[in-house]
Amino acid sequence: MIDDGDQLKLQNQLCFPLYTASRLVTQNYQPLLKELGLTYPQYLVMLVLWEQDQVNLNYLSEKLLLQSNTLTPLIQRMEKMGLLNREKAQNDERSILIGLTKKGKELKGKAECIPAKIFEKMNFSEEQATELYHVLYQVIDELKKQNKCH
Amino acid sequence: MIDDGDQLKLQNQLCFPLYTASRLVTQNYQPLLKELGLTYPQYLVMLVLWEQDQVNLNYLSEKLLLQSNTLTPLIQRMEKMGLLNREKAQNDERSILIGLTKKGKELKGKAECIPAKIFEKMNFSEEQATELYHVLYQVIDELKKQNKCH
DNA sequence: TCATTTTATATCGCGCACGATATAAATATA
DNA sequence: TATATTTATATCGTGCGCGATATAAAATGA
Repeated sequence: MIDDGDQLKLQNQLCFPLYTASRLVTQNYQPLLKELGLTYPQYLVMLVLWEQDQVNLNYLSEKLLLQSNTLTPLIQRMEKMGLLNREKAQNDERSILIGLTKKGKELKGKAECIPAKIFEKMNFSEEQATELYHVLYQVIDELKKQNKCH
Repeated sequence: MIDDGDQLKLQNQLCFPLYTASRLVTQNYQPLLKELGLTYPQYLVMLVLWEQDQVNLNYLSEKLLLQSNTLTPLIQRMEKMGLLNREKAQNDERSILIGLTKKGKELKGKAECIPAKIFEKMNFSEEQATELYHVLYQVIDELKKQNKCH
């Protein structure tokens, strides 16, 4: 980080490159995700469900750090697309169980190639990726803590 | 980055922590920006204008890597808030010159304390911040290149 | 000079994010 | 067991982001 005395300069902000890198990376997923018919947040939901099927909304919420006001409409769209089903849990009528359809499960095959392609685009060494990964999770863990207490 | 064989696991994605860290950091700006009556993207626009007043939309677009379909409505809202003025450039009637109002200039004083407060919240060492900063700009520069050639 | 292309900005539509609030089911408490 | 509280999800409104497209002014060129 460059510090030339003026903390309010754009180039002295850490938040700006974080925000911009996130947007640009998402943009780079676009052509690949278009082939699957998914948006980027929908892709994240699929990643969770491919890993663990039949989970409730709260599970998705904790994994992705997104709330029901974001997830509910998102999941409803994906249900309309035929990728997943939503049904009330038997033991708790408040809880919504989300499960992949055949179509949703089959989409995983098409997605297998995506991570490698993205990594190639980023033009990163393994070390740089690992470094970025750990620093980002440090930020996330720190800020999650802060959101909790208070 | 953890590699346990399944590239499609959420924990093996670099994109997810990037997306999440960006959202969480933005959320941490919220209470501070609320006092200024600004959203986070509006704050970024103000950072640019506090640094260089009287610029056209294209200048903002290049600095923030946002396009007119995002910036135009954003700037129009800020004009309604009385923070800036928009007028056609004399030498080029297509170009929109954006300049801070008195109110917009005065807001800088209130914002001076924000970067330090955020940095404190993040609980980062100078080295970690610098490291993250440079890696993020590396991502940005790489992906900017890719968007250009094609 | 007049048609063509390029450039700068704007408009439209849709899908997030998220603060605020609502609803209904489950749990805790008096 | 009736009431209060908590929990899980949903709804509403607003402001981004961004793909696609439109518009008008400027630059190019035949």
